[in-house]
Amino acid sequence: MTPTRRSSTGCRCESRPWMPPPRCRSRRARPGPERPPPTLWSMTKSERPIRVRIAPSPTGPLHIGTARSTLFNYLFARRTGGTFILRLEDTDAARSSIAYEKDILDGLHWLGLTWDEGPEVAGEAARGLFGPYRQSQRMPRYAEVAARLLAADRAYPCYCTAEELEAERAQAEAEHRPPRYSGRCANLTPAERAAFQAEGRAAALRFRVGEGIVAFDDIIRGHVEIGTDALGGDFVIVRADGGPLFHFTNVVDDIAMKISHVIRGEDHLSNTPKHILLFRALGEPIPQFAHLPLILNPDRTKMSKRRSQTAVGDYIAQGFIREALVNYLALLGWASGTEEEIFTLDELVERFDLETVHKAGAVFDRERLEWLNGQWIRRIPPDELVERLRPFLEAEAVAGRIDRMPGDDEIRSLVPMVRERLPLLGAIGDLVGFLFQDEVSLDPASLVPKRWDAATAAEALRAARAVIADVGRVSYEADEIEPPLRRLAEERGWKPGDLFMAIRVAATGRTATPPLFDTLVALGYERTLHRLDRAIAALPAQGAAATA
RNA sequence: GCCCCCAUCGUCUAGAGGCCUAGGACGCCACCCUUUCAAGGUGGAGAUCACCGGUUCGAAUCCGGUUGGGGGUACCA
Repeated sequence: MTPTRRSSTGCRCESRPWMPPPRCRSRRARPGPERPPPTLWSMTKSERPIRVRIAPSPTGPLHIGTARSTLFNYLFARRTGGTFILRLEDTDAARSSIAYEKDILDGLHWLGLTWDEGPEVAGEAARGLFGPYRQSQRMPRYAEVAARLLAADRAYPCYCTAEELEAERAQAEAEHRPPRYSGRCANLTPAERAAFQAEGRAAALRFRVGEGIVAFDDIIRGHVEIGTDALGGDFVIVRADGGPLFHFTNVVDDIAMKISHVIRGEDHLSNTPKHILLFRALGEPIPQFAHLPLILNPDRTKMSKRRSQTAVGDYIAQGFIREALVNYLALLGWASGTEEEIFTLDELVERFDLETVHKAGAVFDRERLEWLNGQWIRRIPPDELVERLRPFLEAEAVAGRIDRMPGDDEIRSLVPMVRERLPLLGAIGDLVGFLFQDEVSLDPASLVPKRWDAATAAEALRAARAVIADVGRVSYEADEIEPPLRRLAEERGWKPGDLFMAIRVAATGRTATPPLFDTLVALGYERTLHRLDRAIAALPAQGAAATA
C-alpha cells in the first residue's frame, strides 16, 4: 500500500526524501521553481498503468454530480498521462433509454471532457481494446465470472423469494436488529437445492461475504476500515432472472478494463468493501479508491432533482457556458491553493491534485456559478460569442418574443454592449429583445422621469425627436447623437439623465438598457424616430398646452 | 437501529503546530465611476475555526470524546 497523507505520522514528506527535513511543507505551500515532482506520482507509482473510468447509467439525463465525477476522473487521467474510459451501465433495461444515453454523451462532449476508450469516442465509433463498453453487451462475461464464483463456492444459489426476504427484513426491523440476510441458503445440501428447483424456484446468486475487516487507503479520505458484518450479509450478485447486479458488474468491468483508480462519489464509500471482497475472490489486483465529496442541496442533503436543478442540460439551456460550468465544478471540493479561481480546463489539468480534494460535501451555489459564467462570457472572443448567442436568439424568435432574427453582423455589433451585462446567454432576449420587436409596449407612467411631469416629458421627447431627426440617417452614430442631445438638455435646463431616461423608455420600453446612444444606433434611425413618435402620442395630449 | 464519512464567515474555500488580531471568492451593504443597467474600483459587515478535554512553551492545525450533519444499509445504480 502506498502511504496516504493520513498515514500514521500524518506527514506526507516521509516518502519524499528530497524535502528538507525540519520544515514539512507541501509543494503547494512552497511552489518554488525547483519544486519536486507532484505528490500525485508517489500516490500512483504502482506498476499498473493509470486507467480511470466514468460509468454513467442512462436512467436519467446527465446529472451535475456525474459531470463533476467525470471532470475529476478526466483531470486525474490527463494530469497523470493515464487513460480515461467511458462505459455505459445500461443493464437496467427497464429504466435505461437511448435518449438519456444521448443526453449524457452529448453533455459530456459539450463540457469538453474527452475520453480515450468508450462505446463512442469523439462522436466516432467505439474505440479501445477492453470493450465492449456497454454493459448490455457484456452478458457472457458476467455469466462466465458468476459461474467461476459458483464453482469455487465463493457464491451460492439462493432460493429465497422476494416475499420471504421482505418478511425477514420486517422482522428484523420490528426487533430493532439491523436488516441482514440470514444466510438461509448458504449451506443448502444438493438435495435441498434440488427440492427448491423442483418447486420451480429460480435462484439468485449470492456472494459469500465471510468474516473479517476490510481496510483500504482512500486517496482522499485516508485509511478506512469496515467490518464485513456491517455489509448486511451475503449479497446478491446475479438476480433470479439472470440479471447481474451493480456491485458485481462494476467489479467485473473494472477488472476487464484494468482500472487502476476508482474515482467516484462518496455515496459509494460504504459499498467499497463489497467491491474489494469481489476483487479478492477473483484474485485480481485491487484498484486505488478516491471518494469525492458529495454535491449538496441547500439543506445539505445529497443533491437531488427534488431540491435542486440537477440536469446539466437545463444549465446549458439557460445559457451557462462550458468554461464556467467546468470551472465551477472543479472548485466544488477542490482549490488550487492559490487565490486564483478562474481556470480553463487545461489550466485545471496542470494544477489538479486528487490528494488535495476537500473531504466535506459542498452545497451547490448557483449565484457563484452565475458570477463565474459572467466572468467567462466576458472572456470569450467576440466572434465566438456570436456563435454562442445565436441559438438563444433563435429560441427567442421561435418563442415569438422577438419578431425578427438578427444576422451575425448585427449580433456581432451588439457584443461590446451586451457582454458585460449577461450573467447567462439566455438573458440576451431580456437584454436587447426590444431591438428585434416590431413594437414595444409603452407604459406612459414610466415615460415620465421622477422629477418631471407628463408635459415636460412630452415636450422633451418632441425636442429630442427633432434633434435626432436633424442628425440624419447618414451620420447616425453614437458620437453624433450624444452632443446635440446634451446641448438640448443644457439649453432647457434639464438634467441630462432625465432627458436620456425619457428617450430610453420611449425607444426601448424599459428603464434598464445597455448604454443609450449605442442602443439607439443599434435600433436604427427610422425605428428610433418611430418609437419616439409613438411615445409622444402615448403621453396626454393636453401636456403640450400645459407647458405653453 | 447498525456501519462509514465529515465539521473554518450565509455559501465555495485557504490553512499541513508559531507567518492567523484566520486569507480569498460569491452573495450582502456603502462609496467611487456613471445617461439607466451592468462591469470595474475602493471600503465594510460577516467565523468565540461545532463543543469539551488532552498533548505541547505554543493548537483552526495533532489525539480522545461529545454533539451535529451527511452517506450507506435492495434480486436500484
